[in-house]
Amino acid sequence: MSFATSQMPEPEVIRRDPQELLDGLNPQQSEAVQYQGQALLIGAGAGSGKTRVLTRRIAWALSQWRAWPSQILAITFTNKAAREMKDRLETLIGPVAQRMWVSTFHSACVRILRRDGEAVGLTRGFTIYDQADSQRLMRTVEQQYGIDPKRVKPRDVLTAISDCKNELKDWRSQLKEFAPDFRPGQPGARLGHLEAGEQLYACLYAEYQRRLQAANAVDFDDLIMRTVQLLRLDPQVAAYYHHKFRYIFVDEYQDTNHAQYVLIRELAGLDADDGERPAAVTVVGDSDQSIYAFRGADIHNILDFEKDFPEAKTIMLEQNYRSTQTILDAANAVISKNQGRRPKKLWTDAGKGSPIVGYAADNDYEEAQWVVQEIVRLTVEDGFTYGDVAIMYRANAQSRRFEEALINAGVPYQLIGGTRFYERKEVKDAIAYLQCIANPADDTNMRRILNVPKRGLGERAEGTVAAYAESAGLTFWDALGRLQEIPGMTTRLARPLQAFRDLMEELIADAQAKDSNPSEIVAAVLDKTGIVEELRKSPDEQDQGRVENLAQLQSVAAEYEQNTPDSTLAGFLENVALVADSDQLPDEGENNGSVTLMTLHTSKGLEYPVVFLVGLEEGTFPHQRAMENVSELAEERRLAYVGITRARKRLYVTRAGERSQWGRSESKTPSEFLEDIPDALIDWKRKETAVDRRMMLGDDDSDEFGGFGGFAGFDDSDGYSTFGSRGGSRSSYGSGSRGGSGSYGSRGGSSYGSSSYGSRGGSSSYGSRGRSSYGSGSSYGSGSRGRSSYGSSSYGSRSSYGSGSSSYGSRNGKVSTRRVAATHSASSSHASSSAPRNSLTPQDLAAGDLVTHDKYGLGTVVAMEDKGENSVVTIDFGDGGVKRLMLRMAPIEKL
DNA sequence: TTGTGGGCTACTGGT
DNA sequence: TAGCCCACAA
Repeated sequence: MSFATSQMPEPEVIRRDPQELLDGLNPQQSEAVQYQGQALLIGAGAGSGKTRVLTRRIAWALSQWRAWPSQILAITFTNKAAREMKDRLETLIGPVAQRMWVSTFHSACVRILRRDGEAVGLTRGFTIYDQADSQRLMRTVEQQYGIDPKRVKPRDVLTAISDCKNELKDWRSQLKEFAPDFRPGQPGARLGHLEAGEQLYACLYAEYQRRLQAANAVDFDDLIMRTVQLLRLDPQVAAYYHHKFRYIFVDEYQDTNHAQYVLIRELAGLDADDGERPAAVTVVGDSDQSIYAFRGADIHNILDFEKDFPEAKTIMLEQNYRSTQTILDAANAVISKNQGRRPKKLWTDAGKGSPIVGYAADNDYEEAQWVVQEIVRLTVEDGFTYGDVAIMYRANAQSRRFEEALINAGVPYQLIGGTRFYERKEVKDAIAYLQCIANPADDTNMRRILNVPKRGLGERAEGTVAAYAESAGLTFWDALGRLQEIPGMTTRLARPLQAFRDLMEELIADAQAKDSNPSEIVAAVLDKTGIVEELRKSPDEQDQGRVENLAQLQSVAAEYEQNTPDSTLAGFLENVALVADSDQLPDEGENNGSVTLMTLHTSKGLEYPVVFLVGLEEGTFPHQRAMENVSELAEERRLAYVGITRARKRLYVTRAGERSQWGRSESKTPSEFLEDIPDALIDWKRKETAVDRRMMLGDDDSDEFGGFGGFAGFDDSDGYSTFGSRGGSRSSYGSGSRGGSGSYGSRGGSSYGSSSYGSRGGSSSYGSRGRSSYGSGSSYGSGSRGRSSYGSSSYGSRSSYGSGSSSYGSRNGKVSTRRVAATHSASSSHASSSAPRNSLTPQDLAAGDLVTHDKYGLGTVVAMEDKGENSVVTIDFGDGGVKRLMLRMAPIEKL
């Protein structure tokens, strides 16, 4: 396209005093801001102030090198990061910051493809398929060729295709290599006889791509690959972007894949010979934080940066401004076990700080229970707020126990990730309508909504139309416009089909009239299609929550409309398609007073004063499927490193001796990462689990322990034995009583035996107070019962539970509604777990009363704060100090 | 065509 | 345990 129009001179000259931009930076940071050259790699360790350096560097380019804002392209990993960077830049340089491209890879590519995509066959309104859409399409493709989707899983095929795309291998080259005789788009062909493998995948890739093209749709990986293709194919377009972007910045460079790497090169014009000097490229990253290999990230991009980019310079930032030295020592200890990394050691001048706190629970319920109690204690006694705390786990499925425990304790929380708002069926249905309105060629979505709500159009109707469309080379939508030509069409089918077509035509016409008001289009869809009505009429209680979700979708659209000057339906859909989990997080400094729950992956780039790293067991973290493979295990280790370095002041590490999975309970041994942390750094509140002891004693029951280690002041006994043999081979238990998976010890640790399990201490220390003792989990009610009772409405991906009662929206429309009233029924099943340790009420105690505490001994009540369940009593224990204790939890008695 | 119930399989991670 | 798919009945 022409590039004369958008390269207008920019009136604002950005003036900034150099000193102002270097203020408060350490020498390495300062050098990184100022370095002027073709290519710069900033090796930014965790918490080393990288965003600060990056934004200052951009401001530096603008003010000192006279760059124009429109010449800047800054790529971040998430929309949230982009938004934050834009905000910070706006503070630094003012509103001209808006002219810069600051976005994710995917958003930038959408923008390029929307503008210039016609050269690769994409018209403006193209649809972006998410994973679910892609799977649906792949299923259709497989069925067409007589392949059983159970035998050849669409997900596996898509993974293979995704790998290809990340490597920039298009379907033609795959076909040529593995199935030269196959031609996509031959309805009669049969592939059912082929084994899953390269040949079959190549065929499916070709057909999948043909269908995407016909539907004017792309999947996530296409966004990158097709942009690269575009730049390679069309010299004019390429020249436009070479000319436009003079400064390219890439954050989280360690997580780029090959396609993204090439994209940067293409945009920078590194391999072009159009007479334009290549753009200056700055990348920021930390190879120790590379955690996305599973989706194609290639750590070599960052390791080989100096080879790849001529005259590249590397500046390392190793001073950490986030965490205490103890936390950094733990992080360094864990990551140093990885082979072949460039040695790097984070340091801080912030001092040692508190020890890391460890806790080994008997099972996942108790783990959650203990964590939540400790969180409450932190807020009551140590002055933290709920918003200071994050619980991080390896897999989303682990969140449930913590949700339950938090609800029982009445602690507000927000859950990031999990089932996303936009993946919920009803929301997806409504969006499918919108997609079809924007792009009627989108067969997958058109077929999805054909019978939503129910209009008597089943498989038969869909199949008849689809077969005709296929044979006539039409889209599904076009075929619906020629019902009378379709063979086998009966009036019985034709009538509802025609009604559907009429409905859609009405919606499309309507939408065209108000394209800049997506919220009105959403309203029309909800109203005219009858999806809301169907849900309203439903006797199923859950459906009422779904109605709320749809209402929420409408407010998301309204919000988008307000925040976007040139809002369009396509723009809204794009927003919806490209949101990331972490995009739901509140912005920096916006402490919203709830505990945050998320996966370790999502936590990247964030920090919290208090971090609980939970589920540190072999098979949980590191994940079972990563344990057999050296490189995957190395990635798990980096993930642990990421997790540890999120913590600013306090770090907790916990594990469970037993964990329920698939409704079964499995015993677990401590994670090797736990053992990598030097013992001296961890203050174990409880080190051994009942399972450990059962193993040790030879499986006879020993339920004398069970209690969790206490609340304010644990019996921090020295009597706990050390786990396994430190420093040497890890100990592992035999395959346990269940013998099932046989997974323990599979990596050659010595099997559990008396020798590797040193037991010197007494057994008496656990539960010595004997107040609360549990069996190993059996007394807890089933999780599902609890869940359904409070989950009557909806969970969003950012589900949130306030101490109040009702719902909660958010920037991206992740919603949830949870009700406190219902909560208590959930708690009843394991009420014992949060049962008070005494029967004292705020009225029982007054200043001056004498009490005894299990640990601190005799004390005098100083003050009583009546907050109902959460009442706090302040007691002076003389030499033991003055403590604020949670009344219901404190092991105290009135004298 | 829609609804129901039993059986199967899955829990990495996310743009 | 829980969601999904399929077979079967109305």
